[in-house]
Amino acid sequence: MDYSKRLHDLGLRVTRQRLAVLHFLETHPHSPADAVASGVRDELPELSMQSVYNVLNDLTALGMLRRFTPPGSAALHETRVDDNHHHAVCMSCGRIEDVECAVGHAPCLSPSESHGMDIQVADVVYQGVCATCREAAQAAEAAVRAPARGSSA
Amino acid sequence: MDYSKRLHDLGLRVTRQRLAVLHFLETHPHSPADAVASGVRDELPELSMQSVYNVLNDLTALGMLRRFTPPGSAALHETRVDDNHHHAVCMSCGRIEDVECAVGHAPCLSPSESHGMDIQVADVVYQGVCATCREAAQAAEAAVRAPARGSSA
DNA sequence: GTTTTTGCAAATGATTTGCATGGAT
DNA sequence: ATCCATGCAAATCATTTGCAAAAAC
Repeated sequence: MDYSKRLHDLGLRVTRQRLAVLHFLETHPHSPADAVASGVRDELPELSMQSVYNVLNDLTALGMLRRFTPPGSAALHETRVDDNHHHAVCMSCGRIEDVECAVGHAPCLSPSESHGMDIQVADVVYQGVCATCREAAQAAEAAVRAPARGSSA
Repeated sequence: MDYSKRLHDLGLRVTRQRLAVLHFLETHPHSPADAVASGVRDELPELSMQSVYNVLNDLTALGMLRRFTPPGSAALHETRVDDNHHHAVCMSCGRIEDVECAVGHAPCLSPSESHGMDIQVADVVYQGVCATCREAAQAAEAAVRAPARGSSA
């Protein structure tokens, strides 16, 4: 919450841009850089794209932000930095939901065979179809299959 | 193995380029597009970058290839398309290993809380440090801590 | 006052798009 | 012979880099 203090503690200067990016991401998790830019510009119109990248990169490197990249998408950012959550992306509408870690404590951090690697982070992106899209698809399919009564040509 | 047949069965024409890309990826899994291009050009010098992208995109879309994107990397491709394997990326040297699915059958396909999403695919990238890099780091650290005997300035 | 961070401009890298030729069926 | 796939060129998108001005310590 007290981002100023945390920035300070990390040895970073407390700038409007950094605070604005952090506050924006708090209310808009899973945002790509350009969305962060346009969002933050509501209150900081002069904000440059490059500063957005600077801030996102610096804060991600220091662990104040987490970044993940769904297939085919630009990198997304969020303020939740706790390890045990991942993401579910709707393949139809692109909606993204946080997913608490799969099974038990930290299952995805414990691959069965790690080839001697010391696993530190697991980046997990689930892809599927969200309820909204699934219902829409079912409705569409039903309309095709039974166009007899009610449904029109 | 019989890529010609599988291409045919999928309704795709059997071209040198497609076969060459498939064969290359069989022996060079986890390859980005540019590596595929230069690799395949050994036998097919006229191959264009765009054809590589075409082939990779088409075959990925039809399920003959799988694509995944480690953080900060270009998209990588492989011929293993079975669901239950993921990837471990060394944060130090970039080495990539296949990892059989984490716990039990298909754990990462069963998030505890899926927000109503119908999960179909889990893209899991483990990040860590491979044995080689870890040993190198330990050796380097040891050399720093005990530079007394043998080790030089 | 000094150093970091910002903002601007240009560059880079990965990937996509549009269209004419060449190759597969 | 037909239609799909390739190859070429140019375009786009996300992101990085270099440097002078502005802001934070």
